[in-house]
Amino acid sequence: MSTIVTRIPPSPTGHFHIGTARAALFNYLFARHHGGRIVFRSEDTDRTRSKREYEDEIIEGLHWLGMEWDEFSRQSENAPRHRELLEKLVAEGKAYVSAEPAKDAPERTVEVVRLKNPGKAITFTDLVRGDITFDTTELGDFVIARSLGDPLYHFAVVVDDMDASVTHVIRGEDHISNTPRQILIQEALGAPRPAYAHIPLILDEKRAKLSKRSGATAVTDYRNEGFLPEALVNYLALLGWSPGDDREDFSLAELVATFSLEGVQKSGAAWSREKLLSVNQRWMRKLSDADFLTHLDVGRNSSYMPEERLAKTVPLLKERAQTFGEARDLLSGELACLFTAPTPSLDTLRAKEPADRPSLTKTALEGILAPLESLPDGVSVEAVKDTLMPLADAEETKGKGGRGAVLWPLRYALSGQERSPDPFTLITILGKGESRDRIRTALAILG
RNA sequence: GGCCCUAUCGUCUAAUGGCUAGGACAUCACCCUCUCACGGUGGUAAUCGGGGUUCGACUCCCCGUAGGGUCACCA
Repeated sequence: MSTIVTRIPPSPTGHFHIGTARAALFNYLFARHHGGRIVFRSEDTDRTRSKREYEDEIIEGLHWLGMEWDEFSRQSENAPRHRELLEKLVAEGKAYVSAEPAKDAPERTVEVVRLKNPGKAITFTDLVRGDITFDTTELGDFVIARSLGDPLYHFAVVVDDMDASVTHVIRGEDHISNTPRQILIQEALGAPRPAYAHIPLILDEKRAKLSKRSGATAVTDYRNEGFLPEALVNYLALLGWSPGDDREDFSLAELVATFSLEGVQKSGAAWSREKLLSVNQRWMRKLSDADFLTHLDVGRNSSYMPEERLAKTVPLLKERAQTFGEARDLLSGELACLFTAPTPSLDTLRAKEPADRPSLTKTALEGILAPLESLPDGVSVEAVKDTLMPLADAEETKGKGGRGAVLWPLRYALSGQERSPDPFTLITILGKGESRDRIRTALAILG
């Protein structure tokens, strides 16, 4: 039993697409699960469209997601080998050079290399779908190279897979119809046929193949938005694959242990940002507060000082944000009041004040001051709540306005917002001194 | 259009001849509650249609229908 070898063959002609990431992931999981080898191959035979910066982006993105490989190669570096085999096929009469009008400029004549098609039916076994049969006569003598020194994708792929001893080709469903012509080239070359597994495509909301116009399709976009690589990997794996039971929480290592081609779905899977967001939030919540802060990456931002106050807001961010981008938005929006003192308005402060007790707000806030002072610094939310909640409860027994008669002005005085975390949490994060200052500011406004 | 692939809640999926068709996301209701968020509980929601095979079909076969992919001197 020979070792399993899979490949990750991205084409550096564009950004690192999530479809590329998922195909790479399935190859990675399958090989690692079986203790096999992984070959990374940059498919850069199209010299005009391939760019080194795209290749760098793809490699970096793959590493970011946690994937590694055992062998690195570039298709372009294999050019001498391609030429050698192309010449061999021509010498053997299995391919021929044909002079014909150029596709883009018919007035000019060029020479292309065509494979002599035996014109037979090709049946191959797809590990996901079973036997698939094509009649290759309609392909004719198809072009396999622009010239003897310039092979086309189909030819280069077959040669490189053969030379790398690739045993399993796991790729998108859009390659199904390419398979018979690649098998024809293999047979002309006398190359062994690898096993094929075509995985379902990722579809957009409109159930069409995911493309640039479908929204964010580059892995880098998600990275910049503040998604965790663990979340993307987890979500991508579950898109078109299932462990067979109800488990949904998978790390890369757990996927390696569990993955099997048996669980691969046959039909296309629609991309769901909603679901990704929820998976990402789950992974964000698993982070320690320190790690969370590192990912948040606002360390040197002076508007979120002091540092320990920022650290204390992490639980709030974990509860509210689904990406680190959202977390940063929260800090500069809804939670900005934790770092910048508000300027409360008189009307809003008194909004919940019962008509028959016009000075309730003022006495309530004044009543908070003494117990607040009695608290030691750095206590838990629970301790703050235990100390201050009785004041609100006492007000509730008087029946006018309930706890809100105390808690509303308190929260508003502290945050300056009608929507905010609860006052006990605010006090815990702001600290005794800052809380007292803000309450006094509110009292001054009340006159 | 030719060829190929596919078809379970809105979405991702489980159930590989025998269950009230399960879970997750989303959604709705209720609870928690000063607001927001979190959390808790419960609900709505699916086997594309028609024929077979079988004691019995989500599951197997055929025909429709629908969706997707592919038809390059791109990869």
